[in-house]
Order: sequence, then structure tokens, then C-alpha cells
Amino acid sequence: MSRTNGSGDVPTMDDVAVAADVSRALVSLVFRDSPKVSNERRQRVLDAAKQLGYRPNVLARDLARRRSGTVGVLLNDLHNPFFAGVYDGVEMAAGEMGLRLVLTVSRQRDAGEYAAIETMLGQRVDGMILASPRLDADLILDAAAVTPIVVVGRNVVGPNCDSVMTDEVAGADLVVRHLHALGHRELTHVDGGRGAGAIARRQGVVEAAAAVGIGPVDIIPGDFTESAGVAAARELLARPSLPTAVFAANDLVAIGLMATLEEAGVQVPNDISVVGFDNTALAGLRHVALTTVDQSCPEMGYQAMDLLRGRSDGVRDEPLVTLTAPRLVTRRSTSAPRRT
Amino acid sequence: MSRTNGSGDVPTMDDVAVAADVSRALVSLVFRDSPKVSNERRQRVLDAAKQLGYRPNVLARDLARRRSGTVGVLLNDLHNPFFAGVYDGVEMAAGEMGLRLVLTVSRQRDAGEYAAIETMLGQRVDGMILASPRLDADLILDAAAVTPIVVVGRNVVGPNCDSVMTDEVAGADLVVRHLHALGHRELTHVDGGRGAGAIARRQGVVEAAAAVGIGPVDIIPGDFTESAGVAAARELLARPSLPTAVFAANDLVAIGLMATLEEAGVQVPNDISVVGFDNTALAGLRHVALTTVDQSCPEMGYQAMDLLRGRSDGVRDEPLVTLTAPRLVTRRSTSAPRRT
DNA sequence: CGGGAGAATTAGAGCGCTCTAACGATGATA
DNA sequence: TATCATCGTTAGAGCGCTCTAATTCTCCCG
Repeated sequence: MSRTNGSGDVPTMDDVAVAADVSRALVSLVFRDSPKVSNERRQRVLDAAKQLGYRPNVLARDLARRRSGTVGVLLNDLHNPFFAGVYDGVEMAAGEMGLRLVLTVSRQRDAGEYAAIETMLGQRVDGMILASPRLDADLILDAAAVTPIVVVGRNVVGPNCDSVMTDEVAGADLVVRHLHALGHRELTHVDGGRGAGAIARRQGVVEAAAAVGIGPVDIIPGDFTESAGVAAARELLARPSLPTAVFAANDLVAIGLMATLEEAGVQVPNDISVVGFDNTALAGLRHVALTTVDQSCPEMGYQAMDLLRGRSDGVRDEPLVTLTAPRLVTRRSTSAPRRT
Repeated sequence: MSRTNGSGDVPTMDDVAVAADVSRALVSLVFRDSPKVSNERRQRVLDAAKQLGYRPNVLARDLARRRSGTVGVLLNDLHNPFFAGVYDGVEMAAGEMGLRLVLTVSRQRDAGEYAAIETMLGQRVDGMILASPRLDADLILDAAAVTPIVVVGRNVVGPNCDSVMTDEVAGADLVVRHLHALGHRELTHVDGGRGAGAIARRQGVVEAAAAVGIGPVDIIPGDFTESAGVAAARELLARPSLPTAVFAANDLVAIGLMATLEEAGVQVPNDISVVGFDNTALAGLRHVALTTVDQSCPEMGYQAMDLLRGRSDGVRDEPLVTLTAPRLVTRRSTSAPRRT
């Protein structure tokens, strides 16, 4: 059987060229929107292409071009809305910049993450955005030797590798100032343990409290789970008196905390104000109505693409860490303390 | 400057061949794990490759192979955990089958969805899985003429196109039988309106109720939002008496419903049992503890890949719709009605 | 010691596209 | 009328790999 458009074969550029009675080069020009093609020929080519159901082969195109025009995006866990938000921003920026994206999900396993990066490199991506990778910084920097990398949500910098992170300290600062402005003069913080950003959040709390003149912050150890919130609430309930405000390491902790307090008859925010972090969908539920800090994930994604562009344009060479400003979302879980 | 591995050029198979003093064909065999390569040569090639930092060019490989070995996956909305679940299943199956995945997110815009599909076709994917596409069935079937397609979460079948869906009717049936077993003899259903699967859910409720001998089901119109739940609760509260059980179209509706009822002093499940649908993260929160139906999204994803394989193996030719069995997740929002 | 069989290796023709350089045709210029 | 841009078009050499068919190398047997 001859190769020239046999039976079920997918049509190629040559087939279109033959059908339109022009050269393959001309067909190529048409599909690259070249201005130097006469209208008459252009139309003839497009007609033939439509007629045959021709669709350019991206593989061949990118191979010949010697660049893929795509950026690889690694998301750690699709179940976490953080990544969905980051991706939104990345996608928007990519759209503006005319780049394609290749999405990969690493499913939280280290090996999977490494493999995913290797795969992307094999696809000759023009750059990579890694959202909260767990991989060793060394391995990431190795990959950065091949193609520019931007890490989101973690501080990994080095040659050809930048980072974008939320300014967690600033976020904590917003919370403390909000509570202070409401009249609170004492504050309990439920710590996030080894969770991402937890250390910075605690640091921000402590610094801001000192700055506005709130006494030493009471810190209850915990992690990023609902149970930690429940445990913290139990600890508070066991004390002779409650603080007027609690700042939880994240929304999930805050939810566990609030639920447990309310079960014990403590009213939020009348008896105690509660603040979370992350502005997850939970916080927005109307009967939760949690005051929280929004990380503006899309902006992080957008910034990441921007940094990547800076690299490939050769505009910039030294490593950079960009901090994005968080935003306080005020809801019904905070109010002035009872007795002013 | 010569092309033979100049300065910053990425090394190619030829470079490795030269370095290992063998032919390019041999290098190719090594990287394809061919058994007919002597150990000595194989090692020499691998050493040279590592030395040069060689990484096979996937673009070139797939072009030469005339198949990409990848399946395109279109997810409608990353923010919806349904898709994350489906993707988990798809990924697992792909891993087992040795296929790569190309993920695309269509961001709920019709045009974007069409473009995404076109892009995948341009990449010569070996098949596509579309999760809850909004596109016209006709357009999907057009694409199916080029490569096999499996649609998840919607019934689109035709030549070269199969579907996987949750058996919503069976899910509703589980709920009704659960409530009936607890002793409930009357039931209110908050309808999901035009939401995906809502019609089947209502149909299932009605049928099952008739089957177990629960009187005519009281149906309150609504949609898939928290507000719909709030509205439904208000309507119930305005009545002279409450039903003993409510089955909401999905978890979000159930949450709005529960919160509003509880604010009015109605206790769940003591005064009224509430059931949701979807088993979202919300339902699992300890103070929500909502009895709900789990769609087992991963299984749908897995099934989808399976159907795709059936196509490409040529094992099957006639269109197929697979229904996956949902599972009841019993939590604290349901119990026997007060007065037995 | 010649002749195969089998294993290991290689030459070389693509895969479907891009892109440079060259080409013919046209019209403006001298 | 000869010369030269300019425009639209095309030939053809890759891009980095795979794969078939041919070639070389080994080793064993008569």
C-alpha cells in the first residue's frame, strides 16, 4: 500500500499540497499565518485542508521548530484547591503569552515527582512551573540546568530557578492588626507545625503582636488538620478563662476549633473571635463565615509565568523570590471582644 | 558553528553514539530496552549518555513511531473535586497500561473546550477522556471520528465514543432504602434542577420510594448550591410540621439545609435526618458528618481508561455506556425518626 | 577448515513538519 | 531595453528519532 494518503491514514501537509496543487512549503506558510501568501492561494490551501480534514501535527512542528512552545506545570495534588487556584493564574498568563501548557500531577510521591519532571524535560518544555514540589532542592536545581524553573509555594532559588510565595508574614500581620483594631488585646495562635508556611505564619503573628502592643502570644502546638483545631479547642476549654481571639494556622484548624467551641456553648464571635488562613471554600460557607487570609493563588501562578518569561527573554539572570501580598477576608467569625 | 554538539546544544542520540563509538541505531536500541544488545555495549552507551546528560527527545520519538502513546484528558474545572477524583482513577489505569497522559483544563468555557480538544488531536493522542464536557454531542462525535473518546459523567455515545457515568438512580435508591430501614416513612427531596445527574437522582428517589412503600415524595425545587439548601430549609420551617427526612440533591445543598435548620433550633438527626450526595470533603468534616452518596470518581476514571483500551485493542466496536455503582456513606446526620 | 545459524550491529530511508536560500514573475527605474 | 528590487513561491536540507533490511561477527558442527 502506498504511503500517499492510503485508506485511514491521517492527512499530512503533503496531501494538502497535492490537493491544492501547490508546494508543501506554501501550505506550511499558510498554517503559520505568513503574510506573504496571496489570498487566492491561501484560500485554495485552506479549502483543501478542510476538505481533507487536515490538522497540523504538533509533534512534527515542534521538532522542526526546535522548540515546543510549551511550559510544563507540575501540580502536587489536584485535591487541594490551592493548586487549582495557582493553575488558573498560570493558564491566564500562558494564554496572554501564547504558550501551551503541559500539566502533570505528581500525586504526592517523591518518585512520581522526579519522573514527572524527567518526562517534561524529555518533552523539551521551554520552562517549568513546580507548585509545592516535595523534591530535594538539589534535584530541582539540576533540572534547572536544562530549562528555567519557577517554584511556587516554596523557597528554592539558584541558577535558572526562581520562586513565588505568599508573604505569610504579611498575612499574619493583617490578621493581628485586624484583631487589634477590633479591640482585642490578647491572642492565641494554633500553630501549623511542619505544614507549609506555618513557621512564617507564627513568626508573623509574634512580630505583629509585638508591633501593635499585644502581649506575648499564647501558642498552642498543632498541625494543618481539623483534629488539631478540635484538640486546641479542648485545651482552651480546660482553662479557667478563654482568650478573646484565636488565630488558627489554617481554615481546617479553625473549623475544628469553632465547631468544638460551639458544641461547648461558646459563641463565635460573641464569646471569642476566630480567624483562619487560606480562604478555602469551607470558610465561605454561610454558616461558617470564617474570617481568613486569602493567598490569591491565581496571582502566584501569574507571577510564576512572568518570572519564567523574564528568564527566557534573557531579561534577567539573577535568581529571584517574589512574595505575593495576601488579603484579609472579613466574615462573621470576628468581632469586637465582649467587654470593651 | 557546526551542529555536532556545539556549545549549549542539547545532546542528541548521535552525540551519544559518537561518544560511545557505536551507531545511532544501537543507542536507539539501548533506550528502547531491546534485549538484543550486548551488555558491554549497553553499558558503554549508558555511560556515554549519562556523561553527556542525554535525554531522549520525546517529540522525535513519537513522530518516528507514528504514535504518541499518550491519552488526552480534559477536565472541566480543577476546582471541583469530582475531577480530581476521576483523574486519580485515570492516572492509575494509565500507569498500569504504560500510557502517558496529557492533561488539559477547559475552564468551563465552550470555546476553550473546543480548542482544547483540537490541541489534543493535533498532538495525535491515542485517545481522549472528556470529563463532564459541555460541548455539543455532535462536536464530540466529530472528534471521535479521529480518535477514540470516552466521556465521563455524561451520556454521549456514538461511533468510537463511549461513556462512563455514576448510576445516579442506584445512588438515590441506596438513600431511600437506608432511610426506610431506619424507619422513615415520609421523604422530602430537594431537587438539583439542571445540575448534572439531578434528573436521574429525582427519578431514582421517586422509583425507590414507590418500591419500598414510602408515600409520594415531596419535592422542593432547587439547584446545586448552598443557597438552594437554605431556601428549602426556610420553606420546610414555614410548614406546620417537618418531614422526618430530607434527601438533598448534593452535599452543598444539604449543608445549607442543615445549617439553616439548626439555626432555627431543629436538631439533626434527632428532629430530622439529612442526606447529601457526592461525599465531598465537606461531608466528612466532623461537625457536619453528613450521610451521603459516594460516586467513587476514581473508579469512573479507571473504567474510562479501560473502555479506551477496549477500543484501541479493537476488541470492541459497538458504543457502550458503563454505569459505576455508587456507595452509601453513613454518618451522623441520619438516624431513626423520633417517635417510632 | 569451510559453511551456516544465530546474535549483535549498522546503514539508511523515512516520520511530518520548518526554514533558508534560490527561483521566476512582475513592475518600477534608468 | 537592460537592471534591479520586490513579491510570491518552491526545492531541499534538516529536526532527532524508529525501524526494516542488510551486514558483520561468533561460534559450532561436520
